[in-house]
Order: sequence, then C-alpha cells, then structure tokens
Amino acid sequence: MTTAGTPGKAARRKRSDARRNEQALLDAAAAVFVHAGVDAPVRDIATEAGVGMGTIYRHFPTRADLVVAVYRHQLDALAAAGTAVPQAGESPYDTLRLWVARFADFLVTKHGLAGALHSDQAGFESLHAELIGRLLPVCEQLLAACAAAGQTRDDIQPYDLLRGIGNLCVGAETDPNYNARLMIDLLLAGLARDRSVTPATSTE
Amino acid sequence: MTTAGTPGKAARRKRSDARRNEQALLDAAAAVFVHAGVDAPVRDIATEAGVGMGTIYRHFPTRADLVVAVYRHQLDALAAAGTAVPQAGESPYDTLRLWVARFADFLVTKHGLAGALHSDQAGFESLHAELIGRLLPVCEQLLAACAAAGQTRDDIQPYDLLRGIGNLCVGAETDPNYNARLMIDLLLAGLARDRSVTPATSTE
DNA sequence: CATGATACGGAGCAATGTTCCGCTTGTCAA
DNA sequence: TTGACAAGCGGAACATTGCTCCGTATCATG
Repeated sequence: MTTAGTPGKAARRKRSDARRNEQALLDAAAAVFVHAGVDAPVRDIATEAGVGMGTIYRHFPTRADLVVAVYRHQLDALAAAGTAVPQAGESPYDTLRLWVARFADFLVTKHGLAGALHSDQAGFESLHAELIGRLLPVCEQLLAACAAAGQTRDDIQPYDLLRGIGNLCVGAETDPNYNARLMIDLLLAGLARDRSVTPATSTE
Repeated sequence: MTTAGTPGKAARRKRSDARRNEQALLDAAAAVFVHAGVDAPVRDIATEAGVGMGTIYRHFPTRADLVVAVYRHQLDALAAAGTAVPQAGESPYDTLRLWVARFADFLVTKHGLAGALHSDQAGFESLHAELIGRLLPVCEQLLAACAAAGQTRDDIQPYDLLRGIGNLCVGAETDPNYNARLMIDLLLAGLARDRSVTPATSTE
C-alpha cells in the first residue's frame, strides 16, 4: 500500500493537474505578493493563477502555508547562511551581525512580511511557527558563539533577539522616515559586552 | 477641531443627546478595547454603547479618532511626564530611560495598540500621526539632553527611536515568550556612548 | 406648542475570508 | 481503448466587517 502516511518518502504521486496547479499558485502568489503584499486577497491570487477558490484552499489551507511555500528557498538559504563556516578573521559577533543583516533584508524586502509575522491575524501563527522553527536554532548557535567568546551578554534569549529584530523591521519598507537598520544596529550594540567590538556605526 | 471654526470659543453647544452618546461611545469603546483590542468590530462598540452604526461614524469618522479620544488622557500624561523637571541626581539618560519605560507600558497595556499603530490598515495613519505629533517633541527634547550631556550618540533621530521602541512592543502582550522590555533595554544600551552609564539591566 | 435643525438607527452595499458540493479529469487496470 | 472511480476542480454561497445613506425621531428655541 503506497498510500500517504509513510514517514520516509513518496506516497502516491499527486495527479498531474494538481501538481501543475500547485506550481501555478506558487508563481501567481509570488507575483501578487510583490505588488500587493502578503495580505493580498485570496481571490486575486486564485485569479492570477487561473484557478478557483477551492483549489487554493486545498493546496494551501492557510495563508501562511502559501507564504511559507513561496519563500521556502530564501528561508533555507537564510538558515544555511547562519551555519556556514565564517570567513577567516571574522569574530562570532561579526558573524552574528552579518546574519542579522541578512535576516532583516529578508523581512524588509518582502512586502509586509514583518508586519504579518507579528500580527495576531488568524492563519499567520503557523507562519510565525515555521520561521521560528527554522531560524531559532541558527540564531541560538550564533548567539552562543558570541557569548562563549565573551563578546556579548550571555543572558539574552535567542527568541527575544529574533523577535526583536523582526519587530524592528515592521514598516521599514513603507515608512521612508524610519531607519530600521540603524535601530537594529543599536540593538546589536546594546548586546555587545564591550563597546569596542562594535564596528563602524559607533562614533570615532 | 471640534468646533465649527470660531477661533475663540464655543461654537454652538452640541445637542444633549449627542453629548450623551459621545460619552457612551467613549465608555463603550474603552470597555470593548480591553477585552477585544483596538481592532474590535465597530458594530460591537456601537452595540455596547447602545447606539446605531451611523452614530459612531458621525462622532468618530475613523477608528483612529475613537482610539485617540479614548486614550487622550494617558497620551497627555505621557507627554507631560517627559517634560516634567527630572528628579535631583537623575542624569538625562536616566530620564530618557524612565520615560521610554512609561511609553512602552502605555503601548503594551493597550491591547494591540502597538500593532495597530504600525499596521498599514486604513484609518490608522491618523492615530500614528496623532501619537507622533504629541510625543515626538518630547522624545526629541529628552534625546537632545542626553546627547548634550555626552551620554548618548548624537546621530539618532528621535523619530527612529520612538518608532523603534514602539515596534519592539508589538506582541509583547500576547506572546508570553517575548520579553519586549529587555529588548528595549538593549536598544537603549546601544544608544549610550559609554557602557558605564547603563545601569545593570534590572530584570522586570 | 410649532417648527426647523440636529442627530439617530439600522438597512444595505462592498470587500474579503472560508466552506461545500456537484461536475470534470487523470489514472490505472482490464 | 475503454470504463470506472478516486482525486481534483470551480465558483456559488455564506459569514464577517467596514462604511454610507436616508427616512425618522428628538432636541432647542421662539
């Protein structure tokens, strides 16, 4: 019986039209997200993909599922970037800073992702969960390395940091007067045990 | 703005039932906000106040108007607290920290206010504007004092700081795993020019 | 008390999320 | 090739919520 449920691998290959539609939906969603944000009406995405409402909900029961699927590559890349071996001469704190910058870029460039992530809108909890599940271990590792090297405080929870950074990104794209990256720099500077390790942004 | 345009004084006193309804709406909104957040359905507020839909929109054309009206006292108090003369022996940086803590408390204890403030939902821009208009000057003054005393960097925009703090408060109430105050402490520590001025972060 | 201005109520429209079910289509075996 | 059936599809229909509009009720004033 090759029915679904085997933990290992391939259940039964999905029907060809189902696969086609799933891909069409991913493409359509990616396109719509770019100009209408991740809050775009479900109908718009369905229309763009040329499918009915039922189809989109069958493939992606919650909006978060769709969002996660669309950005899965980038999420993978982000997680991988954090565990890659650092450049020679790069301190743990440098590595953390670099990774955080990538994380912030990811959130900011995705129209409204940061906002959606932290809203209590129904259907976004699983997006939050997915992101945390994927990135928390990475963040934790980077932070632990910093603390072990004595470069940062050791009493900060990775989750708090991740969430704090994410929060700081809210509105960074839509509000031209708000400089989220600068605030992130401040936060990271506050994390450092010794002011001397903080690079350029600090004066002189 | 409430009067018809006479710069000096009272235009025509509003009708008694109108005044009564306005107050009922404020009370009802305050009550509903507590358990349903500032995003509560307009209908719920109207029902709670025992008035019709038309009435609520006549008195408060946008949701932000209602929210601002409900929290006006506290906003006033917050603005006043920032300009009050500091305690003896309190450094400008201490004063800033204290005020920021009050600001954070204000946002966090109002169910979803921080989130609403930074969402791009229609009708919330004016809430944002009101808050900024009221608090930005205060923040600016506190920050300038810190910089003048050499306690903090002098290249930070008050707006960025206000917005950053506000952002960090998002979800502080609903996510028990997130310690917004700690992140705010970190941000403020990063703001300090000299690590020695930052007091031992009291875990609250 | 009459009358005009003011304010009220809630039905109704629009946008959007979500479900449900009859119909279509792909797949597989005979 | 064909028949049968599970898998999948489409979109109408329902629910929620924001917001407007206008006939009606109420207040204030002479």
